[in-house]
Amino acid sequence: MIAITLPDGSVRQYDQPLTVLDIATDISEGLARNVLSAQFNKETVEASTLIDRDGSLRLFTWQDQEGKTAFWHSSAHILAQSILALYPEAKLTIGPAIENGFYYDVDFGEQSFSEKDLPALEKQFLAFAREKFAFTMRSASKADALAFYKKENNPFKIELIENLEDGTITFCDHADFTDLCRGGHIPHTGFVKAVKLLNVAGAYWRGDETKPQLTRIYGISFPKQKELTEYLELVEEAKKRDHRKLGKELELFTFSQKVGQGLPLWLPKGTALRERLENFLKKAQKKAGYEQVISPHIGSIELYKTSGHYEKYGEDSFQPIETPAEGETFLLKPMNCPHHCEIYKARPWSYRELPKRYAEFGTVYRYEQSGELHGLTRVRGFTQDDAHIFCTPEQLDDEFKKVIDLVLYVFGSLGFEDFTAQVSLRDPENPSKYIGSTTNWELAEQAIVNAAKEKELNYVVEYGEAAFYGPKLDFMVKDALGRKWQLGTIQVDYNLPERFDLNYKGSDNELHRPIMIHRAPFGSMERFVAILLESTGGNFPLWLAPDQVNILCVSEKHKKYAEKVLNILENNEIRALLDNRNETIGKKIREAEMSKVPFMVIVGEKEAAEELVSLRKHREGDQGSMTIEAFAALVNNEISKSISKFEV
RNA sequence: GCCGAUGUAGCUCAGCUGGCUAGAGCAGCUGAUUUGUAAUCAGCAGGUCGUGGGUUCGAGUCCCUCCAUCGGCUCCA
Repeated sequence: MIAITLPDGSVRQYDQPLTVLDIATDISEGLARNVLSAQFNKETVEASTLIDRDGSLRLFTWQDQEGKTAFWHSSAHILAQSILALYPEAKLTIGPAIENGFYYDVDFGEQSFSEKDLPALEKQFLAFAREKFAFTMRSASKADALAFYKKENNPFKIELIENLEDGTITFCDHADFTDLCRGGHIPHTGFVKAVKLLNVAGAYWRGDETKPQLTRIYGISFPKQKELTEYLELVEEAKKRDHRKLGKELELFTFSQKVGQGLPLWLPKGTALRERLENFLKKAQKKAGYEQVISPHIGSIELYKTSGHYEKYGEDSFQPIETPAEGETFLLKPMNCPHHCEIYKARPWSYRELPKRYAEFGTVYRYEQSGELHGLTRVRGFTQDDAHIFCTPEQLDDEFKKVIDLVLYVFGSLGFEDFTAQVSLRDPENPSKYIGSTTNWELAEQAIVNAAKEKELNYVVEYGEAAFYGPKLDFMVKDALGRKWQLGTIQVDYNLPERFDLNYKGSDNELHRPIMIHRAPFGSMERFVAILLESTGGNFPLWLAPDQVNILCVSEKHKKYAEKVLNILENNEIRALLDNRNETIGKKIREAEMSKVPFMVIVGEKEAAEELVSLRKHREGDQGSMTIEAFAALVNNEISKSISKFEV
């Protein structure tokens, strides 16, 4: 007797071993038709896997992430099969399922593969899929596996197998195609009804820049053509929220080849927006006990030698600036921390005076490889909403938690709900990448994890994501196309206080080393504005909107009254525009709608006679008429509703 | 930096396999119109086709260099 427990707790008894698919059929025919993969006792199994003992079983369909993973993983097999059919000389490497779709990394040798070649590959893919080839797993000895790929002359697979243990090696076959594979497939290729091979990209073997570069083919597949069409439409929609496109349309920022790549130019509207964000944060920081400081854009090379940044980045960065006569050497400021250390050092401190919290909207310059630049999210010159807190060990936990509160306040005020907190720790395999003592690293990591737990953050731990001088708590947000970006960051640092020989006098009359917290709730103004643009689609919260009201005159006859309205709104500190051009009201409305201004106020004959305004809301249409004062009150009321006060 | 793609007017895009003075819409300017909830009409002006070189009788179109941008990889203090 075999007892199978299902997720709802029910138990089914069978008197002989049977496959996952048999069990699904026993539950319902419909489920059996849709089951893609399964988990038996927490292990991934296939629909064809024979179950011969008691255990708990979960069945996955397209509705489950696990089902999608099996679907896309299997699609990668079909892609590999298609590649070999069309390019017999190609060497396959790895091809996993990803968050949206799958890819396969291939070595095409001397041959170059480009996007033009995708349609033919897609056609072959669908032809194979339609054949309903069953996926079957089989074990192989290490020797047999190696022999197979030696015959295929595939060094990549050989390298993979050499790192596997004999007895754990499995292959997956479908049709006459075979691939080294851990498992997790759909029953047969026929489930894949639609596929789109999206793009080709270069990718290094094993993610290592020093190893050969392979061709990566990305694709996505679906059980129904309609789902593919919908997915592609969704992607098209998302592209409309691209901050580079919106930034141009809304006249927020621009780039110039002459100024240089990765060096954004902020236009007046963008500058005003950014200043609004800065003032918002300054206000909250003042309340939280921060003091503003200012430091120069260059610093002596000695400053960065002391901090360790020169040793780490000097060679691969913007090169030093030399003075002509005296032979002095300066570096463009790549971060503000060393300057703030020197500010702290300007006088001695008592423990009674700590923590000191120095804040600066500090513009920094970093050499980023040309291929990494990306709109406002990855640039070579940017402004951090930086601050450094110098505190005693006893104050660390509390200060760290206060910073988390500030970051959450900032995110909350701007409507970012969809973020992940990420605890970024050292890469255990690569200790030489980091500086500072193990003890201090452990203390710092502990402080971060404690604070994250205590603040009940829903966090993930990522190894190898720490800064070279300390661990971080990063706040990650996705852009319109689902790419992850780090916005806010909080870092605990025992290292710089050591290097700069910072101290304070303790209650015991001895000198002690303070601990430093680096933090930036926005991260950088550039990246934050970019992500804000993508998440709002350019429809900013009212308090941030470049223009809050656009006054539209029905005709030039009503100009005088419109000016009066403008004046009253301005007296109420509302950012208003007046459109008194010689154009039809329809055109003015259309343009105002496209410019995403939250409120439109229409003034004509009727309004002028009765001292009223007609309100139209962006994307919502006509809202009827009211007095100017009532409208001003309405706007100010909405503003105060949309921005909460920071409570310390 | 690496792999692949793209670059035509301020913006969005036509321009087939190389063939007369490179087109359109929007924006701009001029004029008419004075308008009621998503585009009033007419006219004008605007481009050394990213850059430099080459092939050719002839290059926006083909080849090479460089620059910039886009999708990835690597990197991200």
